[in-house]
Amino acid sequence: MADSTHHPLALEQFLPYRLSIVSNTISQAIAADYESRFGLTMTEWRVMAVLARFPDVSARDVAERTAMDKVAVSRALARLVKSGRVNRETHDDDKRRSVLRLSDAGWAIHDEVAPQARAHETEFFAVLDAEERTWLLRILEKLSA
Amino acid sequence: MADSTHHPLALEQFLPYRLSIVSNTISQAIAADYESRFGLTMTEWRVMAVLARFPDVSARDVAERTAMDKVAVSRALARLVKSGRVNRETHDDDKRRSVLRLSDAGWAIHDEVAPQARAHETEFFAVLDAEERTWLLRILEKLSA
DNA sequence: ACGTTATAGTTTCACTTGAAACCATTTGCA
DNA sequence: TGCAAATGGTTTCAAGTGAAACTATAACGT
Repeated sequence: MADSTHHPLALEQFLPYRLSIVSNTISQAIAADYESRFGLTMTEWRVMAVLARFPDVSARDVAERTAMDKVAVSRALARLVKSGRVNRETHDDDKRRSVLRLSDAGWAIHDEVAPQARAHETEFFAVLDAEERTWLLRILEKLSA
Repeated sequence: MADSTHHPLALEQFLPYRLSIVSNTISQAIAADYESRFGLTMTEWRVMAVLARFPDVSARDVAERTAMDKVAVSRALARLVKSGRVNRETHDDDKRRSVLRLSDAGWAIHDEVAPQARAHETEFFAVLDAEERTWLLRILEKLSA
């Protein structure tokens, strides 16, 4: 049954596969950094990054902005609040909602991790020249739609 | 403590993040297909794809070619052998090694899934024009190195 | 006002996962 | 030859995950 009637998939040329390898390699390299230094999971870091840019949003807003599901966000927040990196209050007009923001300790971590993350980004994409980077941005834009 | 001394990370413009969103969206859309139709996980499908192209390799070889860790491969293979989709024998000259290949049932599934996967690939990247696709290939090539 | 429906968030349950420990076999080398 | 180190593969254990159920609050329609 091993003959010319089959047409095996060439995984190593399959675009979605290659994309996922590249993407995971880069994400994991960055995550390894703040995981070892601050014990932050990728989920937690993403939540913190959102709270840095958009203080006082709710957990739902965080989930929406990070494209993560609400269970993951809920658990990340539980850990972040417990470790004193995020302050959680209840919304005045809607007691279901939480109002989240980084604590001073959270900001301190953010201010260390963010530049590192940007440095990693620069480093990885340094293998591309200016023209390639422009195309990459445009391509990602299109694929996201 | 919320003032101009901070420089929040703009997640939505952060390249590694955008890359992972796009990549995961595409991979999951494809995986949803063969998961619902054949109960295959992504790991299992990748193992099958490798065995289609490279019959009689060992589990270790599969792990190397799929960039997955050996535990994941071991478990995927256990399920695939149990469900009769992969045949496993022991290597004659080295009894630690397995010799793996798709069964007839495995080939039948492969021959249905592979064209579907290719169709998905075509569909997703159809939003790109020829020039953009060329650049994407070149960029992925460089980033993989 | 009142009951139904929707929403924010948490918890539970069953399952997946990776790291480390483990077993069996083979290799390297004294 | 024989014994330590390396290798292929599986199992164990602790942690993480998503789906569905659940709690509490708010919004809506009558």
